[in-house]
Amino acid sequence: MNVPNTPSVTPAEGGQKLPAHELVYQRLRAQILFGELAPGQAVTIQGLVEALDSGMTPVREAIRRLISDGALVFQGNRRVSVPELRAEDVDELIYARKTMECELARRAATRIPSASVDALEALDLRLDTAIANGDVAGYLGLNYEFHSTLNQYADAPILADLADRLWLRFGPSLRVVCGRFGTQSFPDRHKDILEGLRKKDADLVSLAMERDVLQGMEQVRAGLTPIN
Amino acid sequence: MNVPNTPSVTPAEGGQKLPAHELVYQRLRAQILFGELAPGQAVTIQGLVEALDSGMTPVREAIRRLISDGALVFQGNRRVSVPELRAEDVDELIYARKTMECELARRAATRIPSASVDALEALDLRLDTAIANGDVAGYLGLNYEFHSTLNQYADAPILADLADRLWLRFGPSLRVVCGRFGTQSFPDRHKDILEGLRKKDADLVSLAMERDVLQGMEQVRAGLTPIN
DNA sequence: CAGGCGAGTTTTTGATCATATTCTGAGCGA
DNA sequence: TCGCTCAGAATATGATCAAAAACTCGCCTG
Repeated sequence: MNVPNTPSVTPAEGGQKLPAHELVYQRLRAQILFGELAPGQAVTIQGLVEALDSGMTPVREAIRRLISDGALVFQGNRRVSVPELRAEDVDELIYARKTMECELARRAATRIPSASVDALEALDLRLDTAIANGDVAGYLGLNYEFHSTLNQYADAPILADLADRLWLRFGPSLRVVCGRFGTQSFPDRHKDILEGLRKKDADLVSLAMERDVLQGMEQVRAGLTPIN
Repeated sequence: MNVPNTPSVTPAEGGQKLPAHELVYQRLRAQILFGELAPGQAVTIQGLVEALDSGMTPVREAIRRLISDGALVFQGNRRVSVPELRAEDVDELIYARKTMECELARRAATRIPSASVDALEALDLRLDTAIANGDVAGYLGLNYEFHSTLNQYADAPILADLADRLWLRFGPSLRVVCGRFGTQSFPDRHKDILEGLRKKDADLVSLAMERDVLQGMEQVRAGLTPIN
């Protein structure tokens, strides 16, 4: 079994190499990111144990990580739930996303190979299709993938990882908006980003990213639960 | 926690309602932040169970959170250890800290009340004392407190929290530097920051912060294990 | 007499622990 | 040097205890 001194790259085997808590984390993360959980919804350990057919310990650890990410909130009591954003939270998120993602995009502009810009553009075309079809899940997934991929090309993994995790905080709320108003109302701001990347114009990319962030978060704000 | 048969060994629990995993997390976090753990040092669950006199589950959860924070690293096997920074990690951290902390400082410049600047200055005086006395633990704690407090005044808790957690990644390495070269070599850059805060000059504060970050991280870089 | 309020009880859920199982790495012998 | 075995540590399960929410039911009030 043990091949000596062979730093073999495991060829992407989808087996159970991952520990259970990692699997639970990734599944829960995807559910939150793509809006399968509603804002305000209670998240119980035992409910997840049954839903994911896992043990209690892996679920606990996954929940702790997600709380640390801000993807779930600890309700003071022992209750955990999906966050319900308020107006000031959206302001916060706009500020944080602008600070990090604009800087990352600026940096990516000078580093991304043109072939990768092509790949991003292909991704964006699929995104357009999803929007045209009203495919909410596809829209959410591709939109995240577009930004996440772009962040990777900044060649700054620490900051890119932090920026990625920010998306967990508004995934559920964004899904609510899409479900309520559909995807038609999203003009695609990614074209400007792609143009800036091609020109290797960092300022242009940063500006386009700022507008994209603002537009996305204003959508979230528009879908906030009207405070009673 | 153990009410029955609790000998006098029990550490003064003054109305502590925090759950065990939270306590373990905070203790571990402090140990990492202030360099009580050495870079590269192995962190075992059972070791912490004995050291902190806690159960296994709380220790597991605390370790998971710290891994998520980047304060500990998962070695691919089941091993966990304190990170050993490499040159490129320091570059990463410089970039991430500059992006976040400069922006936070800029924002704090327009929002911090002057009374709070006084408090920060008092803090900085204690910091000078610690440096003069070669008090490494005091230096690390007060330096962190200075920056963390300043970040709070940006009134942007999400970004400030992310910036704070970045410090966990270089706490152990910074401690090594201090232990090796002492604290004498740290000219205090905080005075410029304080001056900018008084003038409410965001550009000045941002520039001073950038220099402070650079200086601190160059210290870390200088103390990297000379593997090469 | 109907409706609401609240104390006490039930039940759900979280926190912790003890334990079984699995995996890793090292030591040992051929 | 290679393969096997073993000790030890991590992973994961289920049980147990405690706490909080939900529910019940009787009482009080309008």
